Amino acid sequence: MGKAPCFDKDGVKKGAWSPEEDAKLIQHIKEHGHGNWRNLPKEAGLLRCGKSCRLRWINYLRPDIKRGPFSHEEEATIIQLHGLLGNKWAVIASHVTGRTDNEIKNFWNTHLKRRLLSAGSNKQSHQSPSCSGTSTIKLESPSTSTSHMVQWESIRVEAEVRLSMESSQLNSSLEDKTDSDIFLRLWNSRVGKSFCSSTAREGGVLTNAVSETLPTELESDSIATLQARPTGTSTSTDTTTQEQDDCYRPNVDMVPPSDTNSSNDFPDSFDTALMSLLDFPVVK
DNA sequence: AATCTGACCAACCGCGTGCAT
DNA sequence: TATGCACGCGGTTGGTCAGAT
Repeated sequence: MGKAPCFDKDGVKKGAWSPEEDAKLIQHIKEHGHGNWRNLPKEAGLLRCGKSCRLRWINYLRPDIKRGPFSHEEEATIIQLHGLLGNKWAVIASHVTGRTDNEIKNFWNTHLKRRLLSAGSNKQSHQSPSCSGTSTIKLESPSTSTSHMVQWESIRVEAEVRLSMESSQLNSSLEDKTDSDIFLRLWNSRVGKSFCSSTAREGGVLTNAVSETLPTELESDSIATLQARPTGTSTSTDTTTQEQDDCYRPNVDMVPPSDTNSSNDFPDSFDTALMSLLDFPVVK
């Protein structure tokens, strides 16, 4: 698959990579590291531009790349993070072990986005969505889901604005955090509060939406991690220091999702909001 | 069997950012 | 401060494949 090989006017090869080229690149990086990408093709004996080499390595040849279909946990993580971060594929990829930004972007565009859209249109035509074997996403009424999408987008924009305004204040305390963690912190702080309060002002859209749209039964352990815990009435034994906000104050340290379920340990408000957008059933 | 069509995904392109000079 | 370079990111393209007609 991929594009057929061709050469541009500078004699730089373009298009699909051959196994021989892959082997050369891997061998060179194993021995010397990638160093300067621009110089690498010459040093490795490749008729490629450095950019192409870098992309090939990052998206395909890197030894820690995980191939194969996305797991439901990975899907859930991507949906969650995309809802929070938007098209920040690199940041999302950093929380999905072994997946590249390109792969996640493709997966989103070809699978998840379409699934979301089709799920919405299914609802619009009053078809009862069925979960016959494959993972599907149900939304509440299109108008409600659209409303939530707008809310999500506005919150994300707000987060970005606040980030720029507050970055100097946060720098000292967040020096060791990644960009995505900063987003999460913002989300979990004023932005989260703002979101919660705004939804409360609007008549508890989220809470109502969740109560109206939550499945009547949990379909798996995985989805249980996505389900909204009772907002403000958490009986969880591991969240003993919840602040007295409407919004849950979580452990903000995100960890890669591969080994544990903690990737789904988003704040209650986040889970609640997410579940207002998505009922994300995971196949048993 | 031939053709059409849509899905998939590797790869390319353009732009923004950070850093060195 | 201004400039150029290298890199990374996100959007887009286009080749291949599989299913439908």
